Amino acid sequence: MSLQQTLRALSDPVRREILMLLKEKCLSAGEIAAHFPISGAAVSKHLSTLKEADLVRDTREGKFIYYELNASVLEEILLWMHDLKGDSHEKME
Amino acid sequence: MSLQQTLRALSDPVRREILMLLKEKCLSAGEIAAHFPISGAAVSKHLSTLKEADLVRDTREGKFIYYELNASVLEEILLWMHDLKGDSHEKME
DNA sequence: ATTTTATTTAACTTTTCAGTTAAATATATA
DNA sequence: TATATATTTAACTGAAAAGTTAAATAAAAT
Repeated sequence: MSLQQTLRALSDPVRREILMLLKEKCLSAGEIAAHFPISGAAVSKHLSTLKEADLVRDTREGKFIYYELNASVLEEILLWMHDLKGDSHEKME
Repeated sequence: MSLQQTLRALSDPVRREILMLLKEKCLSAGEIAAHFPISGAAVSKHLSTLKEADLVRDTREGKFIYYELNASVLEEILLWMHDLKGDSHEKME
């Protein structure tokens, strides 16, 4: 899952909002879709974009598919930003 | 300069590469353009996108326009990512 | 003043992307 | 087994984005 995929996934406001929804607890595709004024199919596509970027994981539970946040991928962005700023790998400041 | 603008600006590989070029020192539009296989006009548009996101600043010097990195905007992304991870404003770890 | 050099802006084309509706898939339930 | 529910996939549409070439702007040099 490349930096490219991650940043592209984050560049859409709906996808960012989805991640924020998942911050607290896992939600089914339907529950997520209910938060947006767009079709379920559109939300499903956003979810698959997030999944390809490994920003979310999904697990089927009967009829439902639950999505959970995987924030660990953000580390890659952090590293890239640090690199841009010129610091090598500092932990402090 | 919104988070939206910043993330959209960063979602393009050419624009990220431009920022990396500016990491060391300021460069003129022409010097930047020379690094890419696309037209100068295309690079110029990328530069204006970066400028609108306040990720770079430009200053004219005679015939040349020099671009410099402004990494401070990245702080906003950092805050957003921290928010997503659930921590409020921690400085350590 | 004219020409050359650096850069941007305009007009246009092509590709990418977010949305739509309808059909397909998967599971649960009557 | 048939039907209802949850979700995704397919086919398509419209808008945004990234590229092109050509014209415009700005400063420097002849």
